[in-house]
Amino acid sequence: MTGDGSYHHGNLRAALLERAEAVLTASGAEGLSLRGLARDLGVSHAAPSRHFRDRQALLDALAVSGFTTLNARLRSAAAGGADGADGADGVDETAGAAGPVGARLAGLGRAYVDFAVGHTALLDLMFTVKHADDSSAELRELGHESLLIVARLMEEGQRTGAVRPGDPVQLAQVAFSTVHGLATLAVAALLDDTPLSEAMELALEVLLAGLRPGR
Amino acid sequence: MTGDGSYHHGNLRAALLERAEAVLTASGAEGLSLRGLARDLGVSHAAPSRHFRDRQALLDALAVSGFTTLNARLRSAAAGGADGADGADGVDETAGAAGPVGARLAGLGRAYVDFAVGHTALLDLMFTVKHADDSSAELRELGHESLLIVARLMEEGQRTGAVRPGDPVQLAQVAFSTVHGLATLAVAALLDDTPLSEAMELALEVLLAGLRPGR
DNA sequence: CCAGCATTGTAGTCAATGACAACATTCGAG
DNA sequence: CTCGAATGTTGTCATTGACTACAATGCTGG
Repeated sequence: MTGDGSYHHGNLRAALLERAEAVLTASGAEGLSLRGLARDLGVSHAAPSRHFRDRQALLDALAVSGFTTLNARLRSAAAGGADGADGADGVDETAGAAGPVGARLAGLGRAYVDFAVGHTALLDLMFTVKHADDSSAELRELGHESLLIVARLMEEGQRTGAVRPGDPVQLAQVAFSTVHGLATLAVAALLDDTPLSEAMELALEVLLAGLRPGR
Repeated sequence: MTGDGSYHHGNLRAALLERAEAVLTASGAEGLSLRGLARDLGVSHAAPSRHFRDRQALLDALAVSGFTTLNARLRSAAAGGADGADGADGVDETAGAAGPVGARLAGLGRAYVDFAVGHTALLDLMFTVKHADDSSAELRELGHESLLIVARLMEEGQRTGAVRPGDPVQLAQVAFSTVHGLATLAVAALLDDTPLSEAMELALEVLLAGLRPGR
């Protein structure tokens, strides 16, 4: 591994993905070129083709990778861990780990938005629909996993009486929509004066209120 | 402007935009090439550059156009009518009266989702953040207009007691997020078994319940 | 140990594209 | 009518994705 000048790079595929994510974050998907990556890594212009059939395959792989880390963070948040990405968030979580469903749902939402604003271009990739059919299936599967994490929390909320009855998956879709949409607004600079955290809190309050059982 | 009265060789700019939107719908933004458009319209490959500084400028113009028609539809829906063809609007109306606020908000949401699923690639463009700085300002302005349409309905709802107190703009952001997010899920094929209309109704119900005052 | 073969990387090439420059045509104003 | 500004055309260049042929590497079975 880490062969610097050797003929075989050793782990070109991983290196490509790593560099690609950096470029994606820095310059967006438009600015991502296979030849550019090859240059950055000091390999020939055709080397990437050994690992990614075409440019779209690389983008698909990035999206898959993005969903995987997103899901990991969501799982962590759903389990009650208040940590989003970095340890420093300054929010004092009085409730213990795995506290009330509402609080954990809120934590989930915050984790999602954290990820979204930290990886805007990647999130774009993840939800944009021009993926190859084969990887599209994988992406859908990973997306469903995200939703399932939320749905399980919904079920638990239903058991504890915090959430109205109904198909947990459908309720999860609603919750997911709210949070994802908010992230989109934030990234599009449409929140303006409203600090994202404030918008987030209001959204969560409205969402949780709407999810509560009626009367 | 007003080149519509006297065009020597044809109204290329408008033709480009029209064709571009068609291509965008059919093949996505990736498949949109200036030279391709030129070919389609039977002009030379450099002709488009007379009307759009570069490819991004064309995409920006498409996004602007998209927001404009979206806002028109939202206004129409907010006014309470499903059928378009409203006369001269623009003047602030003192008291809207076309059904209860909840129903009109629901109509607004449906109008949005209709537009979204009918123009997925365009919506992508509208909310993707790689626009030139100058048109970016225009796009943000148009986005704010969309939000304002919702916010006005929120204000009205607050007067009639259907909506909790609070900054109408922030409440509109929450509502917008929910609906936009749902459209995203639908386009990403993450709703699966759930018919979009059903997911929409549930989302609206949860949203409206969450927006109601009291607790 | 080593011979063959799959893997991985290289060099060369091609068509498509965006961008730009120089030139041509058409319109409109003075 | 003439001149200048739009508007469109031809020519050109660098970049890119994709493909092909070839070379170096490393692994595996005999």
